[in-house]
Amino acid sequence: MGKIVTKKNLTRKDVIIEKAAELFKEKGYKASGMRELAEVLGIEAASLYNHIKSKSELLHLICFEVANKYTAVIDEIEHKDISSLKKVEELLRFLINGMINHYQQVYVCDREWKYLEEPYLSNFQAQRRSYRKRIAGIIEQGIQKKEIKSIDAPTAVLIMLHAVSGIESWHRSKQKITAKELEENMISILISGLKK
Amino acid sequence: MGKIVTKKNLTRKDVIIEKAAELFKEKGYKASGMRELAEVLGIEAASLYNHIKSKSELLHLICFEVANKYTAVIDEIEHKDISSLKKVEELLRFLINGMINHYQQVYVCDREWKYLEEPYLSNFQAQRRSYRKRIAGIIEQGIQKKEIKSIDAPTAVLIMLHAVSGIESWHRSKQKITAKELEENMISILISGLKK
DNA sequence: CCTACCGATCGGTAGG
DNA sequence: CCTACCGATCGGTAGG
Repeated sequence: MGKIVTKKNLTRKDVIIEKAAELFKEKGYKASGMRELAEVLGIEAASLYNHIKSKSELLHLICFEVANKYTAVIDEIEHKDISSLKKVEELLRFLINGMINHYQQVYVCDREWKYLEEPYLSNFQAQRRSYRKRIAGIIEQGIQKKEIKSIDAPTAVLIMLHAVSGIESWHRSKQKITAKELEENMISILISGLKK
Repeated sequence: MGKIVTKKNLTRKDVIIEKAAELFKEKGYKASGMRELAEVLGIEAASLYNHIKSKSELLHLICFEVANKYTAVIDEIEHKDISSLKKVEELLRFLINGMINHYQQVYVCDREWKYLEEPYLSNFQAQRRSYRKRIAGIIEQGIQKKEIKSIDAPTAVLIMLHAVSGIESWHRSKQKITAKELEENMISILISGLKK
């Protein structure tokens, strides 16, 4: 996942973005102050502006890193030579692991994108809409091929995507099952919910 | 659903709370201004304080009306003489219809509760934790009675609750299936995901 | 990366 | 329910 995953070669700006994602996730974008972010980094608020243009730039950097990665993955999965149900399963596994490993960024992207400024807001919404339509398309193919039961595809997409974002509760829980167990449980429930 | 459902006999305060829920849902609690809320109501910001104590009071009135209703429903369902799977289905149908019909309040309760002030915040979190545990309890009973397949109950709860909150996307969508179709589709996917 | 500071906006109060 | 106004805090800039 590029910059998200590697811990080396992080520029100062990368570290700021990372800490911003943690802060935005915890308190929400609007409730997060630049002075607070600066404090986490051990500098004065004014110093942040030597690395970034604005608070809002931080938000769009976070949102688009996630959105672009997710678009790339759906590109890849669409062209695989496997059944539609398998495609849905692969996508789900990617989404689940994305939420497990990079939940701050993904959570911010999911919940705080509405504070994006134009033209980023419109771009983001368009990308999101297209992303959901492509997933619905895979499900519809699965229905035609009788791999998936006859359901409303957009509703299935809504369930899948929101269920995955619920992994945030897993992170917060005291007695955690392992990440692998979480993945398998979610796949078991969601995939058998779609099967014929 | 008490005050939420009836359109008559609304006090001025009830109207303020209703409009606050719409505003908080649309823009988020922190990004919603009291001047903005006043404008929707056609009054000056200062006049709001003749009916309410603070912005934060609005939030906790919204959150606890939902939370109390939901606790009452789980009370009721727990004591019914039906199978565990049927209990889960009834609960799901209630949650789905709650989100369809009162989505502003439910959405605010779901997403903005973290801005509650003490002692409301702690109370709310405790109520929420207990609520989830009770649902997990029903699922575990279902597993023991072999009505539900062997899965991690808290994970199933997480999927159900978050899937339901995704109904917000349905509200926003252009070409909506009917509310009844949405309900049946969600039940079909989620309940067959739990069955043996 | 810091000190010093700005204009705007916030929730809320006094007093009528 | 209004006018007038408050202290606090916000994102961000100037200048070094």
